[in-house]
Amino acid sequence: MAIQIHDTLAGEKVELHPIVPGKIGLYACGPTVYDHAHVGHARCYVVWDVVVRHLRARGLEVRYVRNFTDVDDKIIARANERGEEPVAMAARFADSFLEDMDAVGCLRPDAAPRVSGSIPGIVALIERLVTRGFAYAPGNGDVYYAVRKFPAYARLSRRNLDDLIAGARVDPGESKRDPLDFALWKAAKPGEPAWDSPWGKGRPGWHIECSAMTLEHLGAPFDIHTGGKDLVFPHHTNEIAQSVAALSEGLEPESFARHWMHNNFVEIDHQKMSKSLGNFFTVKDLLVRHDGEALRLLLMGTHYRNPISFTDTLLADAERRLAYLYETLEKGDQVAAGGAAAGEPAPWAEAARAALDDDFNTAAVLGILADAFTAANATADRKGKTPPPDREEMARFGRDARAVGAELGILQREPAAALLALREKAVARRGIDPAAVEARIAERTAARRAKDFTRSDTLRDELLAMGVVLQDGPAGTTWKVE
RNA sequence: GGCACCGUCGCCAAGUGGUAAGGCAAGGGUCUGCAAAACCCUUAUUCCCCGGUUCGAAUCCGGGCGGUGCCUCCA
Repeated sequence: MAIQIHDTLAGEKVELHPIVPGKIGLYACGPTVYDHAHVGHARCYVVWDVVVRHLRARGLEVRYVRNFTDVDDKIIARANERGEEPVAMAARFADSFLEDMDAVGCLRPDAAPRVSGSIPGIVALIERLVTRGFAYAPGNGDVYYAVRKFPAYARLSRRNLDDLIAGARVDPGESKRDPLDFALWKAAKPGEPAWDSPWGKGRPGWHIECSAMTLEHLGAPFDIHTGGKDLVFPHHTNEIAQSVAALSEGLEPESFARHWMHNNFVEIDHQKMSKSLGNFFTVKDLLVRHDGEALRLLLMGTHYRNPISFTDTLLADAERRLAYLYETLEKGDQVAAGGAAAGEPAPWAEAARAALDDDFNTAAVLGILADAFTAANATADRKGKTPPPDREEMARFGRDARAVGAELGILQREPAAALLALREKAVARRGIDPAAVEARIAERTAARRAKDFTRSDTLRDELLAMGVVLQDGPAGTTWKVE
């Protein structure tokens, strides 16, 4: 096994060596749930899902933890606007998030801790940081982390402290000793969720929750910590500072998370898609008109460390491409006719796995898949000819395609069901009445039997004008929406 | 301003030293009553520009130009 991952901490691709042989602990920074998930969230969790799936396929026992940040300034602000209780509102958006991630084919994590359920661990961690001299409580109910006590502070983000000072912010009411310091615990303000602590009622600052939840659910050190690249600074930088200061005498960042992986953004008009810019599509809105698996396919078309420009064209392409993949699978199944798939995986399937070994190069895998599917179609086209297609070869293709698909989280549905689902979305999108389509097809079939090709072509043109494309085959006429 | 990243065919995109995958689009063909789908063939002597290193560079180095991200809201 030689799996390579791009490690932000090392600044280069490194070989993945599990800390405990055969096992991987992976923590994905989860969403702050104050709104529905958008396409950018879908991208990053699809990426981590492929990581988990592939590592498991390689025989590693992966423990996958993904948190929900459900206590946070933005959540409180949004809940107050809506007159809702913050933690309850966050719980609703967390449910919504899970629905959306299911729809784009993501496996549920093994543990999904929430800040609101992790307060004792957070308080204990802060106490330890205070005891060890890395944190201080100025007496106003806040607790801050003293950044300058941690020499390796900016290693992950490759900056120097003096550059950071320019951007450092001190909010009114804060009592930081140094502008770089950040809050571990915030004194309660009226109307905010609050918990008891040695420093009075309050709530965790942003960053400390992830340290507490990783330590509780994975322990330290663990193998891989992931997140969007916008989290490198300050979130992950601070997480390392907190966790390492609490844990390690040597103060080495590796004593917390061994490796850090960061995904690039989904962009709209060459700008990062984000809630704050307001240029986002929610996954929910998209799924009304489009297939979740198609969205997943789109997201895997670019390597995770490169940006993706999200466009309607790209989504339409992905939808057509997904239909092609399932049509091929369906044809392959028909040709294989229940034949058994024996023997080793085909070379292309091994090549696909090797591409995933190389920092999860999903775009390369899709290229490999394209060749295999073209070849499968060519073989299937020999149906009824001499020599006929090799049934066993087609059975192997079906098996390998589904196995590689399983690592990507695609192609796991019954082809006929998937194609019908895709058509239903398209029908809804274009306001087509399937019954009317079927009626015209019946009329056209009658015309064709009567050799009235003028009539049959007129009917076909009318359907085409509605976006319905007909395919005449030996078993009758089928249709799809272009 | 500081620190990163990116610039490959009309569009999307893989490729980090060994002589440019793949998809879409386009053109030609096979099949078909005609189509559609599928398949076959064609389409970048060249990788933003200029230098350098090397037997050899899209890949490494230096300098431009263009774009993006982060610099305490962010996946």
